[in-house]
Amino acid sequence: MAIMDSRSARKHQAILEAATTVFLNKGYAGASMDDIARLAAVSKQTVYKHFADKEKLFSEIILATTDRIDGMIDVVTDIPADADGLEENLTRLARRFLTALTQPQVLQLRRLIIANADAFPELGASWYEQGFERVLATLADTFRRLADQGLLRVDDPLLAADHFAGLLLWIPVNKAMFHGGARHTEADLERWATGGTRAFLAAYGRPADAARP
Amino acid sequence: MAIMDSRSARKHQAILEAATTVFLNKGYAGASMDDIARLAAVSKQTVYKHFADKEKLFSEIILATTDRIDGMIDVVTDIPADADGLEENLTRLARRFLTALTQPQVLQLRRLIIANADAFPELGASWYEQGFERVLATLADTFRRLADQGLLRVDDPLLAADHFAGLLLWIPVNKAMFHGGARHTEADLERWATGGTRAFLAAYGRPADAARP
DNA sequence: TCTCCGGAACTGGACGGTACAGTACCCGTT
DNA sequence: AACGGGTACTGTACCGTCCAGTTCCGGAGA
Repeated sequence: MAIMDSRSARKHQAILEAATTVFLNKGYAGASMDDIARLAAVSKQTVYKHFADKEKLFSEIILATTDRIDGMIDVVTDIPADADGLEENLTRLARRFLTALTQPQVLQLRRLIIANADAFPELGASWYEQGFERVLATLADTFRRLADQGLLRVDDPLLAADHFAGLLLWIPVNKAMFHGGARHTEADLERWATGGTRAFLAAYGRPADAARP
Repeated sequence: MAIMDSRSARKHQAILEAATTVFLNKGYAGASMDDIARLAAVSKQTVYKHFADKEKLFSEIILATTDRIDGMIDVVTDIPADADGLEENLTRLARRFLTALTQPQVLQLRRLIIANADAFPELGASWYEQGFERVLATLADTFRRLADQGLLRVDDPLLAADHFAGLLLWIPVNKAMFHGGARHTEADLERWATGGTRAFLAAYGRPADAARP
């Protein structure tokens, strides 16, 4: 991550950023190398100096995005082991999860990878493992910790993490996948967060917590 | 649904089928009208006699697939109101749900629609409503019925249906979306079906059923 | 019921126009 | 002089159209 200020490095960065936005907005097939060069304020030749061909450029960009997942990892790890505030804490986690995964950029990235999973199988697979499964594994660790402290009843922590994510995300993510650029309201997110967390605790919380008011 | 055997109708059908496979396998941009005509054993001119242009052909094909959802609707409706066999019945429903939605063709169709949701917004939206939401609404009705009979504790039937689907499908569908053509084993499906159903009943079942063994 | 015929539908190929990935060559700055 | 960067080009693919010739369908007549 050394910041090189050489002209070459600056152009390299500009190309990466331009390519990212163009690919996200137009898809792999729809993005032209001319578009990318134009947006990067760079000649096409320069693009080809830095990246062998379109496929290489695409791969590089997609794989670069897995770095940004680290923030999500932290969010998932930092759950206070506070018996009284468990529902509150999980709901906060759910809110962060939801807002993070319904960012337009994240959704566009998802669509981009899914759309080209046939053409770039190893790309989709590695993104799934390094992005998706990593977060779920971390969440599973957190749940195991909470279970050890008697706050949850969890046999299979990974399955519990899958269920937590599924309860929260299935509807909003699907809705966003099928609808072009439509965004959800704040109220919708709140409903999903509280509803999903409540259901999760009903299933995996201690019996006392599972009782409904 | 009248079966017209006129030559025109036969060609029409051949074009529809050829276009479906080509679009599913190559995506919208990757599919060429020449490919479609060749596979349909029809001249390109004939294709354009039947369909104004590529977009029209694409829309028609995608929308035609919503008909096939009717079978899924039936599956969701036919849940016996049998107190003792509730978990067994729901697990059977879960299995059918999972096998139906992990069919390669269904997954390819999902990818195709998602990939082109930007270019064809109304197409993705209407498919979501007529395919996705219709099934969930029916499932919600079923859950309401079961709740009225005292078999489930459900405040918001639609949310419960969303949660049922999310518990079951989030992981397998995502895995399939990101991995090109990989298929799941029978054992995986069984695990997801039983695990998801158990969690659902823990959250929404009667207290007696919610207790774990 | 069988034959034949007019016209609609289809064929195959070619083509204009366009878009785009990748390359060859030239220029200006240092 | 050397080299990073830009312009202009090549070759290809594909959408949509056109045309001249052929095939098929359905109905009229024997």
